[in-house]
Amino acid sequence: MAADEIFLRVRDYDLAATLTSGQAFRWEARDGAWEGIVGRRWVRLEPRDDGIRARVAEATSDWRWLTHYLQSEVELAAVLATFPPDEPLRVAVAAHRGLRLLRQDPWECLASFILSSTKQIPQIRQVVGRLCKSYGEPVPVPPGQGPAFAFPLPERLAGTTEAELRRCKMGFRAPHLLATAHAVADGRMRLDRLASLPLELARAALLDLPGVGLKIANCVLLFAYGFPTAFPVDVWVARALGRLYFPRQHLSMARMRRFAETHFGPHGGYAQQYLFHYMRHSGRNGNAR
DNA sequence: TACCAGGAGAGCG
DNA sequence: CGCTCTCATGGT
Repeated sequence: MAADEIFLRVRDYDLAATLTSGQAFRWEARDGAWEGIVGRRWVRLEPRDDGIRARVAEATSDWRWLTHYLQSEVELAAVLATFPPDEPLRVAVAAHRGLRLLRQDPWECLASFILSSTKQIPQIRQVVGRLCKSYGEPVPVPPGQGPAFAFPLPERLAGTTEAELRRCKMGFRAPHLLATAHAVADGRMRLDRLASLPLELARAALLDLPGVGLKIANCVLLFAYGFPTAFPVDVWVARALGRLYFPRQHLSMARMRRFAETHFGPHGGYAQQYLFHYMRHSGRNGNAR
């Protein structure tokens, strides 16, 4: 039976931490809930003690798209149990227990992270917002809501120009996004096929795209394809690894990556997300906002 | 003003 | 491999 709302019973799900931890860039807090777009659906998520209440604009009977996106059926305790028993990670997990990894659409994730390089999260949100408003298809919203837009399809962006994309304030990232949109729209890059490849091959395919280096490739592998050991190292994670694991030493990015690959185990990607979020919100050096 | 941001890519030793 | 520089732009 179709309904416009559902209750997802789930423990240990911190919506605020999950939706603001730099994985996805389109969620906005409103009246104690979170509003965003998943695929072509407007969604409102309301945190409850024993789960999440979700509401959509148009009634549906199939909610797998949402549980898949939220990964709400992942047993978090089993993931945390694989972490190495070191103090820094224990503290980071304790600070935001309930932080989860989402499972996002590969194209939206890839395009968003191409726009992320050397930008702060609030700015990434602004650029992505402008891109969706300019080129995304409008999606149905509940009465009284302002207009909302899906993430633009690669074909749509491939039909624009670098100058047009630059109006979204993406700067030097515009040609990278445009070229990648062409590669996906042409079929030269088949994002759907990466899911069945081994990690290294999927990563190599992503690294062929302009504007995609190791960090962004790992973000897409982790946040969209769910490769559990993909471990993005940005300035915050590098800071966390340096401060927490190698105090008063200097490690190159390459050495940090090598350490991370072997140290954090089969769910290193999850560990990375806890370290990232902890570092951005722990007073001493978490001046992020 | 100077510095920084969920970096990439090119040039160079 | 590993270092340095540039790219664009808004925030502090």
